[in-house]
Amino acid sequence: MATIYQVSEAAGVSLATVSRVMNGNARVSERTRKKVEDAMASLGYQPNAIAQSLASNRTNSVGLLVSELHGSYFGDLMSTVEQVLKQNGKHVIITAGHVDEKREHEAIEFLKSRRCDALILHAEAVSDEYLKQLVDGNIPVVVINRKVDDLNDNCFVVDNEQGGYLATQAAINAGHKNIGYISGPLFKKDASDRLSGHKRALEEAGIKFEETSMFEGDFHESAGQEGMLHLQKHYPKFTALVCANDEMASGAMTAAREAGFDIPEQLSIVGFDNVLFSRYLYPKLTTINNPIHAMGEMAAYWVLQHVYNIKSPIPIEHLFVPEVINRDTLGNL
Amino acid sequence: MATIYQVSEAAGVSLATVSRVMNGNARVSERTRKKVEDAMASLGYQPNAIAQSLASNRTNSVGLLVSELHGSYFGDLMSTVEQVLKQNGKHVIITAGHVDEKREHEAIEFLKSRRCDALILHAEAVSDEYLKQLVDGNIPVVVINRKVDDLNDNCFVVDNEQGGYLATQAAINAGHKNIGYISGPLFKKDASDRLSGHKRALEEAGIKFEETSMFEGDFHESAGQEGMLHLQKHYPKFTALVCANDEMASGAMTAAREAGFDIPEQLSIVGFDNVLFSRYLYPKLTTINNPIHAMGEMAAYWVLQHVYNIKSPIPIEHLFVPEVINRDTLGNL
DNA sequence: CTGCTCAATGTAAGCGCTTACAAAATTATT
DNA sequence: AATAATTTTGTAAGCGCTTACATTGAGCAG
Repeated sequence: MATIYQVSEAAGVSLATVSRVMNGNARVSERTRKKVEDAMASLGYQPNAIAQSLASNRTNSVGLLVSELHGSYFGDLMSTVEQVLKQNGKHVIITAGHVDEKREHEAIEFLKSRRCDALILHAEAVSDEYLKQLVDGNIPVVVINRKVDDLNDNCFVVDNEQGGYLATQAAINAGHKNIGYISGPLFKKDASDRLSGHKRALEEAGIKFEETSMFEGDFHESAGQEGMLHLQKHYPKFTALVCANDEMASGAMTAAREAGFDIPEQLSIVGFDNVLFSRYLYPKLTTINNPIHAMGEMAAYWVLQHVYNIKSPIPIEHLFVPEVINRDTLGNL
Repeated sequence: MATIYQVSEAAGVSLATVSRVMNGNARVSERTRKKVEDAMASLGYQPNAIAQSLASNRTNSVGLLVSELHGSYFGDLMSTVEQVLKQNGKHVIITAGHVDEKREHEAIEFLKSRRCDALILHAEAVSDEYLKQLVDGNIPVVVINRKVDDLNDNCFVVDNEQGGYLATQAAINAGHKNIGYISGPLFKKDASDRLSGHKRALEEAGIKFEETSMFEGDFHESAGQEGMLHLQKHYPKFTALVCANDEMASGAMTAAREAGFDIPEQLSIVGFDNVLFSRYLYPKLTTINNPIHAMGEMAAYWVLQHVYNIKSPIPIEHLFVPEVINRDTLGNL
């Protein structure tokens, strides 16, 4: 594999000159530029990014931590971030934390050890404390979908409380009074925020929240099925079901169908996230849009602006507002 | 950020000794190891992977090229590959080629420039010629889901022809004689192979293949809808529909429902790939299993064995057999 | 006590680049 | 034509590690 040295020899110039034409940041006469480019081409020269990084202390790559590499939600996030950064000549190094403190920690340390120029984190398991330390460290960090006190400028979040509110309000507006709720794991901030919103909507409508109307799931599909079973048993009067994410809504739909409910005639369902497959479900899922796309984009632009001095084409905002996506699973009572 | 030099100073030993305890590949006395480890801990030392790579010519990272970062199929692939490699202390650098020759090429060059120790490619757009060159180059390469002549030892593929055969055979076995087919873009080998299998099954059953029974789509959901419309118009007698992937099957199901067909009573549908969401669809999709998980795993093990001399726990195989996943969209006629 | 062996450690030369600074070549000014 | 100003190119010192080779020192046989 050809090195810069061989190129310089072939072109009859010094290393520095070759480096200059590669980086295009210093003046080089047309004639020598041509010579160097020819030499590069004929040698099939490909700069060694590792060596470049070591020497320049710049890797041109941004670390991205997601919880999982699969699933619509993260697919969307990864795609978006990659697209924006790649357009600007930056690269993304993706790692998964699997919602496990140790593994998230390791993944972040890995990204740091690779000397990423910045980190975009969808971190669910590490502590706020750790994130604060990170931000105070020497590498720019932004956090997606998690609000950390004192770190507002580095966080990009959707208003989950408002989202939960909107979901339940939509059901109430459709005439429902007995509304079941399948929550995410409540130790997660987003899950508990969504639940708070649900309660606020109930309260505002003068409906009392009953403990039996709620089931705490884990955001996975199977929890939707379990939640459905739980509600049938402990809160049989429900006519609408709000789920804290679309996966659980899908599970609940399956279980509901198996239990003989017509959706939405006999049971209305509202999801949360608006992941891609929510529109493939039958009936198409009414849900709350979680602007993960917009957040990923924003995070990427933040990095471009703060780290690479590339001005963001859109103003940087940190709080995103959810909205109801009306489809076919919410019926009027 | 502490360097190895500072650690060596703090521990009162030489650089080389610190390096040795880091890598654990040479003998170091217990006493000095302890001193060094203490120094590392107190300095919060974190080795610079970039410098390590440059010096050792080993990055401990494997490049993975996928077509897209979203979608169940690639999510599954990325997850699997990452899991196997991470278990063995290796890292994955993921890039997307977007099924575009130029972008795939660039993505691969990026991985090479990062000096990945090996490449796992789901490359759809670059030429066979280019792949051959790559394999002949100085970096180990494996190709997933694409068979390149003379590169059998580096390819991991599912028998697409057989899969197409099985899908159509399943429909025939259920009594169908007029079977529509929505194909993938035929310039792609997997799409044309699946179609060949379809034709073989028809022939074997003595059914003549009619041009109007087929629609060439692009593997996206919308093509399923278009295909459905096309068939209703040009091949209205069809009672079963075989789709070259699950996305198109999903689109076809939506369109069929809108057109008033009951599935599977009035129209049977068979998909291909068995992606995660195929079981969330309603009715649950009967499909052909595309063992992408197994292929990703195998590719990762191949790399471990050939590049890192870590013995694969399972024998390396290159051809994977598809199988029918019976669910609810194929009905007997 | 001498000389030898072998384990433990140190020395120093890179890995392939970038970049401050110095030197040379070119152009402008008088 | 001589000098100054400016552009172009070269020199060499790192970036933070690994590793071949050299050195040191301890343990032991004679």
